[in-house]
Amino acid sequence: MSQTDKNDPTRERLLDEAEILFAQKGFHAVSIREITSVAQCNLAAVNYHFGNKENLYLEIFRSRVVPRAQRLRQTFEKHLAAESELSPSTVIYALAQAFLLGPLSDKERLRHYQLMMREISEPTGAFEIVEQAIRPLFDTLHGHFASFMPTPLKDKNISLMILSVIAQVLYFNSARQMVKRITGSEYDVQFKNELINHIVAFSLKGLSLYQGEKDGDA
Amino acid sequence: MSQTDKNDPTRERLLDEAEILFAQKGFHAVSIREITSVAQCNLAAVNYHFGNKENLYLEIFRSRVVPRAQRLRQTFEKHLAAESELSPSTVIYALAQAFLLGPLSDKERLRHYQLMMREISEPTGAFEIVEQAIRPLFDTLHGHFASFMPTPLKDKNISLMILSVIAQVLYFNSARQMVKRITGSEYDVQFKNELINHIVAFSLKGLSLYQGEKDGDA
DNA sequence: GTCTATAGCAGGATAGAC
DNA sequence: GTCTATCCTGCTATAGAC
Repeated sequence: MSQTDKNDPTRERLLDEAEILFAQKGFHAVSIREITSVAQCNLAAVNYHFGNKENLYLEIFRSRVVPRAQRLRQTFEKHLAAESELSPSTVIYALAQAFLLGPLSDKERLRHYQLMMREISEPTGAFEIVEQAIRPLFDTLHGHFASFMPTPLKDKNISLMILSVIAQVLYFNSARQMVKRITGSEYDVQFKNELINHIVAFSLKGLSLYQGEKDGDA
Repeated sequence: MSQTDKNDPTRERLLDEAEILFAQKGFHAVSIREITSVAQCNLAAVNYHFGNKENLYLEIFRSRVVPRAQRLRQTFEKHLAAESELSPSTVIYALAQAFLLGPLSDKERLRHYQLMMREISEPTGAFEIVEQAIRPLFDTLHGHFASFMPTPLKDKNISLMILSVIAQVLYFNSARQMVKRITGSEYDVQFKNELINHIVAFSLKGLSLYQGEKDGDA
């Protein structure tokens, strides 16, 4: 924390480029040679700065993914604080705003969810770090939803609801090629806004969205 | 097709064991040496039977994943045919039944979704095969939902709804460790049934599930 | 802190005996 | 169709000069 920022620019470049490559291809498909080549530094730099390849991978989660998750959470809570009264609708909307439009650039967001998805669907040593990063946001959401729902509702039901929302956010970010094929849309600004509206609406009302309602936004 | 079944038992064993390993660890994290060791055959067997490692990977999708997807689709349509009248509820339920309880064993289902998830979130040469396997089911679903929804609804909205359902099915299957951590439940029979009920209910009504309704099944 | 050089090893693939 | 032996490439990691 004391000298990790702008000092040691090669160290930072290694973290940056390695993150992109790991997010795109996964840990095993990326070699130290490829990383140092893209980062335009020497082959030995990874071992000098991080000891070994795995440690570089873990350091990416510690120094990049976790802080980003914290920023996302802060954005979410700021959006919530701006609401006059809280409802499932406002919470979901604040969540989608923070997750899908939030404080990250498009590329940064893509990397972030790709890395999270990797650890979630195939846990390695970084899984613990990912869980620790997600947990606070999850607890916040749990608290909100619990206050909206009838009290006899089990905690587990609320947890599953939150997971269903998260499933969509992660899927629509990491399954881009499949989503493109199925919908025929490119991931441009307009389509991303359609996605946000969809996730919010579907999470609130599911398939009944356009049934028995006359005020759909379609 | 003529002599691929019980003939050449080592070829079959290679496909079986390689599929398990690829599903668990991904293409690059698995070596030919590991595969042939587990399949208890010679190191050269992979190259003899499949030419190279990548071809073995593709052959797993062609000869295992695609037929399985077809079986899932047939089960889904059989469930649907047993219904007297179709509604979003019956279609979703038939889908969840086929996908989560259907004709596959637990291990086979886990492998199946892990492999699908891999290609969907990080497409390689097998992506085309996966898409070709998914497309018919997708079109069937699209047709059903289109008939339920008001006609001015865009095709894209219907596609997004289907993707939201699929997102949950894939996520709850491939993110098991995270789901365990969050819910505190093991993936036993009871919890799987809870998951099916949840996915059906959430996909139908989203978070409004327990709101403004007195007949929730919680 | 950066580089070169290289050790040491694991991987994919092939040749050729059986 | 199966096996052994081997080639060769590419990898991680380290030693040591600068």
